[in-house]
Amino acid sequence: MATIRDVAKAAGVSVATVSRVINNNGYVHEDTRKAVNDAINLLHYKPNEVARSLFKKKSKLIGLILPDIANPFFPALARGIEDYFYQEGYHLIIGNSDDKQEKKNDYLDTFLQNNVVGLILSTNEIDFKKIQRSKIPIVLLDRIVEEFPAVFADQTQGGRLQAEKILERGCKKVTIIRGPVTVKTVQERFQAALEILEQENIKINIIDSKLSFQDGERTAVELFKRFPDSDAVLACNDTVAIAVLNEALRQGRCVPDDIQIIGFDDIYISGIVYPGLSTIHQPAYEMGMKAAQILIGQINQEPLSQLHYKFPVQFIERNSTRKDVD
Amino acid sequence: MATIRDVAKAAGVSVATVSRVINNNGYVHEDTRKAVNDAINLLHYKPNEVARSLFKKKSKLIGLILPDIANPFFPALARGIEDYFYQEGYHLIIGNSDDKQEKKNDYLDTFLQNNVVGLILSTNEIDFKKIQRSKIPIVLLDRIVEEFPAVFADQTQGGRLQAEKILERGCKKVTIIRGPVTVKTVQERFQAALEILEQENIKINIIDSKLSFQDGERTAVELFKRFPDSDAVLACNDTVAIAVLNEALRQGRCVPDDIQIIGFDDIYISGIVYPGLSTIHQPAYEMGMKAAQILIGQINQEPLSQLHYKFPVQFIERNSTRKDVD
DNA sequence: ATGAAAGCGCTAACAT
DNA sequence: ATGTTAGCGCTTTCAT
Repeated sequence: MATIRDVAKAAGVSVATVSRVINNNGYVHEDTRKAVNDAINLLHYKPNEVARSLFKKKSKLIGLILPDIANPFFPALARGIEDYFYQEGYHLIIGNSDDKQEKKNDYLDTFLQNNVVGLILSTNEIDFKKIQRSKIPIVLLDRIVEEFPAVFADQTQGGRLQAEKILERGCKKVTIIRGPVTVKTVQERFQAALEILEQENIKINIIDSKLSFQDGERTAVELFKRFPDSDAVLACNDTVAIAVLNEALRQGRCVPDDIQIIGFDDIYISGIVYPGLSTIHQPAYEMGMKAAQILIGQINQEPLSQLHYKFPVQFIERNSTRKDVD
Repeated sequence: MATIRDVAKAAGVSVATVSRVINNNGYVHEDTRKAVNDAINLLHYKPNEVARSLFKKKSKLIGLILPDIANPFFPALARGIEDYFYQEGYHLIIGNSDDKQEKKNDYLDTFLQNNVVGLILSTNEIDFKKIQRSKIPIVLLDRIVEEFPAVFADQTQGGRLQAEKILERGCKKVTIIRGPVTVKTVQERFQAALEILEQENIKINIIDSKLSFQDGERTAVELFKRFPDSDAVLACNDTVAIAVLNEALRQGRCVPDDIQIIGFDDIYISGIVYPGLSTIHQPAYEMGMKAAQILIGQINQEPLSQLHYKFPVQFIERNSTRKDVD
């Protein structure tokens, strides 16, 4: 790889001049600029980002921690982030935390050791003190911690929509699947749905589940055993909703005629399963983009017009609810 | 952030000694080692990886280029790669190419500029000359180019399995969906399936599709219009297979009684849709792990026992084919 | 408008 | 067994 010295030599100037040209600052005569650019092209010179980073103590790298990229909600987020950064010349180092404290800390250390210039975290209970000490800008994504910039979808609105739409469709025996209490967003949507349902004179059952499809299957079986007369299910997310959908079909129940189901997230799969899953759409790709955008703003020391960006959610009606209501 | 000099000062030794301790090479007295380690702990010292990288011209970073992380086949690969690297102390910079030449080249440049120590590529037609010039180890994943190490699944076996299983189940009018000619793996599975089918006295139709769900939907509609009497469909991948599955159901066809469908990939979704999709399992997670493992071997200059690692595939029977055959 | 030189934090000779 | 020092490739004062 050619270095700045090679270019300087080839162009017959000093390294300082080359640096001025590639960074486009300081005075440099048009003729020398041309000579330098010619040398750069001739040698296929690309500045060594590591040397830059060492000197400036800032790289073009961003650290991203997700719970699990293989979990279908996250790829869309990651893609949004990556697309924005690509266009801004930043790049992503990615880590899967599996919600393990040790992995989160490991990644945090690695990121800091590599001079990342910003952090996007889609994971809970990280060592915020270390982050604050490091002064590195951070944006939380799909998570909320009061004092940090965050991008998330309107969980309360989402939970309400689940409840309202299911009430509009005449359900009287609604089972809500409550996700893990440790995930704040998931609890918010649950609380909001519950609150709406409790205002009506209907039967409400509650059952717990983790967010995975596997646990969703277990939950689904238990659900139909404990609450066989449910005429509606509000699920904590789409993977669990789809597990319930399948179990219902397996038991010979008709969806949506016997039982209606509403999920949450609107992951890619939800539009693909048959019957299509009615759900609450979270604009994951856009949220990822926004998080990246805010982070860049922070990096560039631009003032933050608001700390928390709440994205609207939307009810997407497919075929697990009864369209023919009104 | 504390530097090696801070540690040296705190421990009352030179930076060289600290370097010896943290890199665990050269002679260092037990007592001084202890003093250094105490200082390290006291100051929460972590070596600056950028400075290391600049000196050694090797980082702990690996570049990964995928077509699109949001495409359901790739997260499992990425997860396998990441898990292996995490355990080895390497980290991933990730890029989505969208099969665009410009993006691939951009990422390649970025990776080289950041001293990545290895490359995993799951994308075609990259600038191999530049890679060879850079001397950076590379492993291709789910792609094959003769002269490079590669990890992939046995496409021929997969295509044959599709064909054999569909024949065993008594199908006489088989439509094969052929994926993009540009993707070699996809062509191989197609050719292999076709070859088997042609040995039998059955009706074979061929239709083209891209690999996305959206194009799968288009293809599905066309398929039932052009070849309404198909009693089986062999799809180029699972997303397309699921699109066909849905369209069949939508048209009131019974799966698997009227029409049987076999996909390819065994993505997460395929076990979740209803009816479950019978498909050819590619061990994506394991392939990702293997690619990472081979790359580390290359980085460590270990001899490569074979250039190409072909993973066996497996027929996963769910409910889009007729189990009750034998 | 351009160059010389220091230094970012680290490692690896080389010296002792 | 430990210290001194040059230098990785770059940017940025400070001179001129």
